[in-house]
Amino acid sequence: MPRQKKAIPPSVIKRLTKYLAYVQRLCTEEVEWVSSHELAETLGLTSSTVRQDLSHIDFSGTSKRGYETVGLAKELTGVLGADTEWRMVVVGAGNLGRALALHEEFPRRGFHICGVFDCDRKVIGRKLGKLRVRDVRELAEAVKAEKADVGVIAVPARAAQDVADLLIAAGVKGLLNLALTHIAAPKRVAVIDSRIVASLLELAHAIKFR
Amino acid sequence: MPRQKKAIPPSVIKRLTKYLAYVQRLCTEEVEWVSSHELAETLGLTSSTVRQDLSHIDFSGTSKRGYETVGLAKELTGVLGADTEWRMVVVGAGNLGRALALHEEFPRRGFHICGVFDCDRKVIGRKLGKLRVRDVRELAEAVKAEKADVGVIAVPARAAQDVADLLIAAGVKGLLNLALTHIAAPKRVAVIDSRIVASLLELAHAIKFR
DNA sequence: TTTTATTCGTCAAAAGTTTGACAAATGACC
DNA sequence: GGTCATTTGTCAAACTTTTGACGAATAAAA
Repeated sequence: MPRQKKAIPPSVIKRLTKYLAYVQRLCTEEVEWVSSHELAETLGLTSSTVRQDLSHIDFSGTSKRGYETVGLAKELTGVLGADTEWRMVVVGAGNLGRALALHEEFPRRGFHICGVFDCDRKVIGRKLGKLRVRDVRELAEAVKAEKADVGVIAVPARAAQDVADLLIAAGVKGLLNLALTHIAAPKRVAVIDSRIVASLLELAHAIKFR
Repeated sequence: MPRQKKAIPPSVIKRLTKYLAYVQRLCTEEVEWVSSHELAETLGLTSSTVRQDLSHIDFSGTSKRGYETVGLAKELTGVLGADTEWRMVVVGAGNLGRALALHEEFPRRGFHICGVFDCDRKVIGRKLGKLRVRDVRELAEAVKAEKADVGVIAVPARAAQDVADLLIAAGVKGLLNLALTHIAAPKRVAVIDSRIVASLLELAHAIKFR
């Protein structure tokens, strides 16, 4: 099992996703080198933060040149687990769940959706690309059969914790929470929030109290 | 124009969205009081953090009782700008853009989508609920006519900055970025990220290096 | 009415994050 | 080959965020 010498702080991990996106872009443009100053300028950071961040990973820059893009992209990919194929189940086949199931960017990056579940009989059975919406009562069985690692919570807030509990009991190792609610989970299960309504509230605050 | 005495730290704003979601739920359940301990327990925080956070807003608790739910919800609603009606345009009518346009939770919370735009002729003209997908070339005009405050970026990463520049030039005050890319914007325009793929990478890291 | 237990609000210490400064490395130029 | 300009890696200071501690307030019980 791979392991960092020392855990990378969460604030750093968030920025690593940005470095990866930008460096991958440079790679497609066949740019060979990138400096901490350029990364900082592009991403709205200080170059000091960039160097400090990259010092957490096992990849060195070169004086007078910067960081070699292909190598850096590869290392970031590894640290962010994007070199692994992940298997996900989505619970909730509303607008958002369906959008996720059909989105091509996920499989392209190694995040494969192997099941979509709902509790609404009007939705169960419906086709979504190659998948078919299944009854949430089949969830536990499916997670085990498909060896799913990740559960995506795309249901209304009031159902979110119940769905989380189901997914945890079924054995997923991580949850992506798209509901406005907080999700409680044991420490062994990682939970990451990507709550669009919460982001809109942050934005509304920022606009209102400028 | 309303204004805080002192800006509330970003870390606090993030948690205020969680308090609001939970307290609104308590309100519907007709619970009258909530303590910092209960909020902390429910949301995985310390009670000290909760009290510190709530000290930033203009609302006091009562010894031996806690915080009065209805009043707290009202105050949080105001601080988070959720008592205001916001007008949003969505750029990108792919799976994600369409899901947002049809999602009922946004208008219910005061976030009204008044336009959906794309550059793909196969998609332009298509109906989405009451809206019709329009040509992105009409964007600037539409933002002004509709007095839109917020632009939502739901296009692929490579197009995201161009879309952002268009929206900023058209006069929006804030951007919700759903693309994996970083968005550059002048300080007068607020940008909040809600990048699902980035969240999946964070999750993948957390699972891999447990 | 007094005591007791609980809860808030605030403070200051602890922990975590970001920044500026500078030595060491190295490529480019003379 | 030596000098110069640039860029990394690291350190410690500055800043931000979280936590634990405790006095003040107050509802409930004695």
